[in-house]
Amino acid sequence: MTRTDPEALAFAQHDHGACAADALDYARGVCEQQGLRLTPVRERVLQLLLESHNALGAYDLLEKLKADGLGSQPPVAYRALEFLVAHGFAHKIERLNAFVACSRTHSGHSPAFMICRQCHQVAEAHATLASGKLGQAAKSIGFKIEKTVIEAEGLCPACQGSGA
Amino acid sequence: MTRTDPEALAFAQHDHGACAADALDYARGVCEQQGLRLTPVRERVLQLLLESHNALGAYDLLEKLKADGLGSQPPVAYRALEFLVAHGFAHKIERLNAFVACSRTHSGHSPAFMICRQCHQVAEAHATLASGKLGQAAKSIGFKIEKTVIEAEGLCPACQGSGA
DNA sequence: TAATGTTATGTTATAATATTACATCTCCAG
DNA sequence: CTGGAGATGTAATATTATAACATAACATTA
Repeated sequence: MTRTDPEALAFAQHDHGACAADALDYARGVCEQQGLRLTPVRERVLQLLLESHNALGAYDLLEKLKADGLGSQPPVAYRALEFLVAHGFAHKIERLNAFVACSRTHSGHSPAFMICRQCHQVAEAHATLASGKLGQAAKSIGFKIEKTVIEAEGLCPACQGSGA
Repeated sequence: MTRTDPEALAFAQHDHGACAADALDYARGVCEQQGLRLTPVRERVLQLLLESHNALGAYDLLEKLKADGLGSQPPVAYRALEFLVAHGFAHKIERLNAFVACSRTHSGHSPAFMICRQCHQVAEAHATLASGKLGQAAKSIGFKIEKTVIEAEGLCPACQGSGA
């Protein structure tokens, strides 16, 4: 149940099948430890997210759930996503109204994302809770940060080469 | 056409009518200089955004435009917003799917926002293009950042007091 | 095991956000 | 005054998300 935790895995070469399988095992372990129920719908949604380095929309997921004989109505997907996000197994990419599996091994982080506008892959990095200047500004005016959304849009290394 | 540019104006006491009027004058000046057409719809949308320290959704704006005898269909609002965002007079808050007037005086900045989950006011701060760690991570893997979304959600000073 | 409470799922309906497509109008350059 | 570009008006529709309620699965304990 240990996992490596490199920066920006999505944009690097790796054995993706193994990476997804490991992550799923890891999630199962965490759920067992914490008494969380990784039900079939939830597990399948996580698996689908893990299989993709692209962010997936709720309706993309829903189609695949339907194909599996699981629920076919929006709340099914949204509820599974809510669970996964609440417990840190997935994140919502606000810019895209879509979701990615979390690629971290420790909880309590504040994630940051790099979104390639060309190939639509999304890589997760770590940010300090209140990244530099924003943290300062918040502190100086007395704003209490509870959650941060930090997303960078641009071109990944591969897409910069291929005539973007 | 000069404007002050304090941090997080929204959460501070100020003469809001004057602040909005100044900002509108400023925008008019910029448009004239740059040959941009601040048409009635666009100007009215900017004015509406400036009058509110809350983010406004496209349909909120649309209702008000309708009341003014301007267009009443979604594209009217979205087009005005597109113009305002493209030219830096407004920003979209991705977390809220809503829009705020820009409170800056110089272009080319990368804005950051503090969103109060209680009173829903939104304050704009400045961030360095690639705030700290994210910039580092991007650089190290060769991701080219074109745009950043940096939004912090939490409690503003006033709402921390009032039994949040 | 039956009764009960809680959590998760299924399903219908609808709300909220956003875009496409096309017709019309306005303004300015020529 | 006319042609073209940009802006607006409008209808239709796509996409994203939630509310509300019925049913099913699971856990506890009487």
